[in-house]
Amino acid sequence: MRKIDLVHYYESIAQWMLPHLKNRPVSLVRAPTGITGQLFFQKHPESKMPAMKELDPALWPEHAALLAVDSVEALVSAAQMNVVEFHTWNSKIARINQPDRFVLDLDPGEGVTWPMLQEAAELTRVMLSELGLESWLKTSGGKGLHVVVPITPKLGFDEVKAFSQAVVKHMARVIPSKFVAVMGSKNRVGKIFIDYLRNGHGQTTACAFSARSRPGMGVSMPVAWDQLRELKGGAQWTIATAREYLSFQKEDPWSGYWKKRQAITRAIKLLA
DNA sequence: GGCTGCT
DNA sequence: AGCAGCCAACGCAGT
DNA sequence: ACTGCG
Ligand SMILES: [Mn+2]
Ligand SMILES: [Mn+2]
Repeated sequence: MRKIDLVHYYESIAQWMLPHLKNRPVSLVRAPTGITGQLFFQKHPESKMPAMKELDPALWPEHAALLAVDSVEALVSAAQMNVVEFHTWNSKIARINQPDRFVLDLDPGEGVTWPMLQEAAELTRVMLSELGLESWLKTSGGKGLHVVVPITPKLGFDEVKAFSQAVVKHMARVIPSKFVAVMGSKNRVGKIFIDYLRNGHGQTTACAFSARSRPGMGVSMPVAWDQLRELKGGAQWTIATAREYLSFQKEDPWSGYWKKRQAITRAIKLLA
């Protein structure tokens, strides 16, 4: 895959991706010698990234300024600077310490089949639904799936993260054959780790429409829940195929996500 | 890939 | 002008 | 104190 293919990909999907990047700090995964070479992670601006926005350093005291991408130009110029992946915070600049969503990142352990992951995602949706929370699904662009839960920004990162951990612990307790709540790959074999650790302050998850720096260059694609059973994998869409797929989509499968207002306060009590 | 400093 | 070397995050979880 | 992790 050539750099120009990546640049063209981001240019072509910018209209869909920019709403997901808007007003959020972003971290970058860069691949100056290609995705088979050494990658590095970048959180702070460097002198020559003209179109990218440098955020107020006060957003994260004791650290250098964070970055944001708020235009097609910034997205394309980043790709020209070998940025492959864009990872976003779960809060927006206006309420930087109050996340407006949390993510359950379904990470399959060794030996987990795709149908098992599909079933796990459906179980996650049902669990959240029983807690009164509506969620949205996207492919990760890698091996797994991301379940995203928008919330009204009110509680802090520690509380939201603790709640997300409680959800995962509950699922691992009810269905221990399928889920684990701890990260280590050791007892993850044949099971799915639901990574709640993405929900801490300053933590990030691959943004919707971000490419991934893996062979094949999958992309994170938002889908409707009723597409889950026909999905073929976490990297079903790639930088080579996403544009054509999107050209046939009439409706945003996440149209409800943008307007959703829901709180986790009741769900916290239900789980306690 | 951009920047700095050395030759 | 050309080139070599260096740089580009961070904190939590678990042991 | 140390490593693995994303
Ligand atoms: Mn994942
Ligand atoms: Mn993960």
